[in-house]
Amino acid sequence: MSTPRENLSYKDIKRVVLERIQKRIWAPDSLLPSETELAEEFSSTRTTVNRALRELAEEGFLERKRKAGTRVLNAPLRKAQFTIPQVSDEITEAGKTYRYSLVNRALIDMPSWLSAKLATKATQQVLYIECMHFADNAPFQYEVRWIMPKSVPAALDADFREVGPGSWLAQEMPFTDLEVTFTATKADQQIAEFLDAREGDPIFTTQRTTWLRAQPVTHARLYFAPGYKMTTRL
Amino acid sequence: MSTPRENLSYKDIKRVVLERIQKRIWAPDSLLPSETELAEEFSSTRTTVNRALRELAEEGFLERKRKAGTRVLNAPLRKAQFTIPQVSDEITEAGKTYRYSLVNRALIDMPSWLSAKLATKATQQVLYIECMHFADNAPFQYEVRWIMPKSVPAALDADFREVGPGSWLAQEMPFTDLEVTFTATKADQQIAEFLDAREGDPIFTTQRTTWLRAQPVTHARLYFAPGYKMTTRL
DNA sequence: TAGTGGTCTAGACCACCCG
DNA sequence: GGGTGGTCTAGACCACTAT
Repeated sequence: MSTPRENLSYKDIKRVVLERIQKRIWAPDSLLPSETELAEEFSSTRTTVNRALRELAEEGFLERKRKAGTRVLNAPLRKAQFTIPQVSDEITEAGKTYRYSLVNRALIDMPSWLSAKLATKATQQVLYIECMHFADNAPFQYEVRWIMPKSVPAALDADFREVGPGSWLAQEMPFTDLEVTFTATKADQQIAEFLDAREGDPIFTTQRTTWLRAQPVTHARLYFAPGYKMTTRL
Repeated sequence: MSTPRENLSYKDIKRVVLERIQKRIWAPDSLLPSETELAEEFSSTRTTVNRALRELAEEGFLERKRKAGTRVLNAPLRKAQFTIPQVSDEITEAGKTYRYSLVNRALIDMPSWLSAKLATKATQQVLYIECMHFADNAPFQYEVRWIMPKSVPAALDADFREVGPGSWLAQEMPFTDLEVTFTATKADQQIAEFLDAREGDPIFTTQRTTWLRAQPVTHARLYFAPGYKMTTRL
């Protein structure tokens, strides 16, 4: 005999459904009752049940198809969500003092690898920037960035001596698409010097490319000091 | 004069609102009209507008507070979502052939670093597993894993000769909490041999720990062959 | 073609919280 | 206190797709 309470919210329903999945009452690959049936069981409405199931599907527990119904995923495609932070925020939130320093700023011909990567003509110049981010005066991140003046003409007037290109762009330039890549790279002599590391040290590296409606805006390579960890919990 | 179409879906509304944010029609930190007003403008209902704004808030563009209203975030906290894949899926979806191989399986005393990490008593034994994942017969990932028999007694009866512990656990063992960490590490001699790499090569490394309601289930270290990239686009 | 989820409407009550 | 978003209800039509 179940004890059906009244006035279940969509959150309550999510919790109950998740429990049944985890207790294998609804086993992997099995089919859940239809929204209409569940609405009846919970003495709720289909709208409410729909929201609960929709969110559980977004979170990777369920697969939903019209006509086929709602199925428990066998190997839950758990999804980890990272907020893409500003370096300065990341450092400040760790309780450390943030300091920024510009290393290099130049207008250069677009490297061919970059025009290939961005699928643009190489016959233009790009704004090239190198800078450092420190946490409590220790090197935290070495940033190398290319900005497309065609997309961001205002960048040509910014000197980036006080404000990092990351925060500047976040304030000034909206973007619609973002690609992020994480790799492990080897510190070359230059990177090692900037990060107080030894040549050959493994360096956690992030690459970010952003577009504004198919038009490339910027490409950045972020080299983190040895020991950096990116963590997420869910 | 605007051209208000009829029958806008919540997706249409999301698109329009996002455009206005990106075109600075609604500038950072500014307040949007209330749901009721927007519903009127789009000749829609508050329910539909609510869903559009709610999702934009989840995606990090807006901040919503009762009474205070809906505000455009100045530095959009873009969120990247990674699906945590099964190695086998990752390889198969890249169009390559997956092969699994068990390297080592033993019942050992729990290392003290592990009991510290998991906040458990060290006076128990753990199942220790090493294995390899190949893509087209090339080393793809070297996996080292510790499984808590207290949480997963059935693991003691599995030999893991045919099925990897990752897929086995996904099938057999639900979990409620997951912590993922990404780092760059240096290949030691053992790792280098398993991954066909050279000693000292930078290795992209993932650590995963899972719990079932505060009870630790498993801890895994995944070492990827040199050149591995983790990419996400949004 | 029939059944399922996807979505919209119109209305309502409520919790929160700024002024 | 009053306005805002958060959520629920009851009903409807529609899109997709398995069979």
